[in-house]
Amino acid sequence: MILGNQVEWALHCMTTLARLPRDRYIPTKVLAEFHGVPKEYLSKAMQALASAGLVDGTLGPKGGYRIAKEANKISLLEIVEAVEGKKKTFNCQEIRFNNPCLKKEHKKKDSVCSIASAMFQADEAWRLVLRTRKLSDIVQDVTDSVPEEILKISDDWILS
Amino acid sequence: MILGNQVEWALHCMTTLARLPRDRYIPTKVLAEFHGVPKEYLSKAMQALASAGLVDGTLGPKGGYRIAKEANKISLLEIVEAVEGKKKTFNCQEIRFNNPCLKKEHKKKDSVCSIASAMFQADEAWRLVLRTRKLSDIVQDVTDSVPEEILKISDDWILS
DNA sequence: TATATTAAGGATAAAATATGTCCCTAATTA
DNA sequence: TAATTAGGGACATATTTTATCCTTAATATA
Repeated sequence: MILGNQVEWALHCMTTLARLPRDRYIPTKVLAEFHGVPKEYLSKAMQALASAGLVDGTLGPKGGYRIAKEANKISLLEIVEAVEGKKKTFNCQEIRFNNPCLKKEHKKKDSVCSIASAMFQADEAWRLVLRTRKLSDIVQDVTDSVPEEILKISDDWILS
Repeated sequence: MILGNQVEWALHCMTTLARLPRDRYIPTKVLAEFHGVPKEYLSKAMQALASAGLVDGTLGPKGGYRIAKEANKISLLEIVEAVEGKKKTFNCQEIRFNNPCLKKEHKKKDSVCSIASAMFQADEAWRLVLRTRKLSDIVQDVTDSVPEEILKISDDWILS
């Protein structure tokens, strides 16, 4: 069970956009080159972020994407779910009802079996961490840990 | 990012084996029919559980699998990892180092970027729930929630 | 001893998903 | 008018998941 690469791309692109001036649109082409990932495929992830309302895109020259909300209003979970979908990590197939000893009246689907319940708890614990962590936290971490000079030349590279 | 069905099968089979007398071996064929899953494929999951030391298998008539440890010594995480592997749910590709502004000396791989760090925290939260929950807890839940009569006829079906 | 049963595991194949590319359209800027 | 760009649809390739088949060696029992 491993997240697709698009999740990593989306998280980095969101962080990048969150660092830049809100009034500037950044084209997918630039985001792709900056992060060293295929432009066409990254474009799908950006579209997913746009349709989730996390970025907004605009057409034409000077077009591209910008952050649609403040970074402290965007959780990592929103980003992950925008790209990866909202399905739970455990897909209960209710195989307990395949028990050949059960009659129809016992196959009541109103309760969750304890195995699924435990797996859903684990899923929820994962989501809670991602829901709690905001994009602004990541931006802050980057600002604190990456040398100022590198941030500046990177921003200039993207905006030029 | 969704777990494979084998995880659900393995959890149910482990629960089943944990409920039965320790001195009896249950063949894959019986486990497969009881849970309504394909025998040959379930066999792969059972082999994974065996090689992780969670069950032990024996050959020949009266052969099959039995629990290898006490149920309170087996966590759900062990079962999940036996079948699904131990890789983390987030596979960091370090795309931050693809930044065209970076020179070689800046590409020090000794630190974890804050995005990966957050994703690993979420992964760890997921694992913690599964590590804490023991197979014996599941067995207890089943005993408490499934009517005694159904448990009895199911056990008889499996052991006969 | 002979036979049936079974785990272990290799080989293969089909199905589903992830990854990647190409191209067309409409909107927008210069 | 021309260049640029998001939005998407169609398609292609790679990888993973799911599943089946077969061989081998061990074991119980008749």
